[in-house]
Amino acid sequence: MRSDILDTDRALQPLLGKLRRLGTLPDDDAAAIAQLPWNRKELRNAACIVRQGESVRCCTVLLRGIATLDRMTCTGARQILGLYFPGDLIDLQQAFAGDALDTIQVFDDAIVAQVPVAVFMALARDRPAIGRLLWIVTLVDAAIAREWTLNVGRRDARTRLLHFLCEFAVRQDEADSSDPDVLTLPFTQEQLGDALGLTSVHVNRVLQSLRDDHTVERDGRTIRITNWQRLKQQADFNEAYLRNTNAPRTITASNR
Amino acid sequence: MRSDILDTDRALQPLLGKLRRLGTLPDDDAAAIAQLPWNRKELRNAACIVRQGESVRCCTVLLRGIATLDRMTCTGARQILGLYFPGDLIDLQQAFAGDALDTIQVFDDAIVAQVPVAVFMALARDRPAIGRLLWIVTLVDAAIAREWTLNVGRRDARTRLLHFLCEFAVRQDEADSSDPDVLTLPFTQEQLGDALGLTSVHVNRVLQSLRDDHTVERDGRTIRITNWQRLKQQADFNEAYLRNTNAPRTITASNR
DNA sequence: CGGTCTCTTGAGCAGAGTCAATGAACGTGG
DNA sequence: CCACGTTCATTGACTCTGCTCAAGAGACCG
Repeated sequence: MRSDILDTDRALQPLLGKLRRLGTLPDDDAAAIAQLPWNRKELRNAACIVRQGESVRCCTVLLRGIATLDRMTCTGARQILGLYFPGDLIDLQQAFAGDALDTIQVFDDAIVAQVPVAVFMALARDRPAIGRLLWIVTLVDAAIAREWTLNVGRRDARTRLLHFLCEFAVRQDEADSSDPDVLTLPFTQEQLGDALGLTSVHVNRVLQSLRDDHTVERDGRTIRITNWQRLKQQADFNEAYLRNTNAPRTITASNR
Repeated sequence: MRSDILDTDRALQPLLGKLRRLGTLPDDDAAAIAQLPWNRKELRNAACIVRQGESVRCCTVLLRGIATLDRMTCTGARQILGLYFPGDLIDLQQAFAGDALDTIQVFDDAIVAQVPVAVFMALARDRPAIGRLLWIVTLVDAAIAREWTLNVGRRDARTRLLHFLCEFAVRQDEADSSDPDVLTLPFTQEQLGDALGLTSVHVNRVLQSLRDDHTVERDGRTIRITNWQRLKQQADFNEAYLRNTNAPRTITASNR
């Protein structure tokens, strides 16, 4: 993806791609989405898109970069509750509710498109195919959140981390099909801990044991997956929860 | 609620009530829901509504009883991922996907209404207000799942259990407004553990310490809340995530 | 060159798990 | 009505995964 297309009609392509992976999107509906009025917004240096408690008047599509959704306990512990990639709608819940329950924050730099809530909702209302796909998006979001609960609730630290890497790999690959076996994680070890319900110290130790195991090759925040099948098995990972199984399947790499 | 109304036109009232709590439901749309063709199904003795891997052809509305959604890890550990009360649509995800990712199971005895998926989807498509409300239902489901992730990931066993009790109390009360301060939990301590990512032994110990504390009064599976405000505070519980904040608020009890 | 952030490592601790045994409650068939 | 099996709750003793606290080492940046 080159920078120049981000200002053209094709800027919302990542969203269209995502919707098409989840179901059938008629051409006229796709065109209607592409013609939505939107504001480009560049975010730098881990800026917040939405802060807990703020009111929200726009629906945000992530065009480039990665974002997280998180919430805190009263004791100040932070838990990352979701991960967003280009093409993802990152604040549907907040947009509907009007007030944000959670904070949404990008990593490093990111680019988003913001569409007024009312315009977006009118589109979903007037075009049943779009309404249906957005509903499916939300159903998949919920399925992902449940898988995270399972991950945090019942898997040990090692499996939990591997499972997270698998989800990251699959979603990263869907959003941006470069080399699917090389992951550049934007997370610090503390942030990984916040996503996994672990401390940064323990994340560090688990990462080291993974390197010692040769389960993954790691160099700083870059991780190379050497054996995807074995990784999936060790991670107890089944990507079914990331998909709408009724949607047409797109096969990316034959070894996956 | 008496048994005899379960066979009449008013049987789907719990669903209508739930939708009205989340937004505006025009009368003609409500009538269309009430006129949906549905099959009554009685479930006995912890029967499964949907089993992991099965295909699903009906949308299920829980009319009476309580249901859980759970998934298992490859090591056989079980995690309860969701809780359903009368009025809840309990298998939207499964219905869309066609194949069930999870198992949905009732406690003891329950009664459900089953609507063919195609009929249900047509209703959502043809009536934007209903489509919108169902979307909101799903958004709230996702928000609940995220709160569970936070609960399991970052709260200690005591707070986690209290938080679960709070959610149970509020949702139970919404679905069936009897005495909001008395909860009859249908769960064994093992099932509570499965919902909280704990072992039954530890749940037992935490429950005992709560009784010793006088945080709650407990007699078998019946729990009496003596001080809701204090409980909420200790549980780090804020019910905002259970609601669509744009919807009209219904106040139940003044002390809540 | 000092400051900040992140990663790394060690030592000790504790919350929660495991294993195992006992009791209480309940249903069922004889 | 009793004997038996089953399911749940309870308790103790012991273990261990993952946390806390603390300090040092790189890396980067102004």
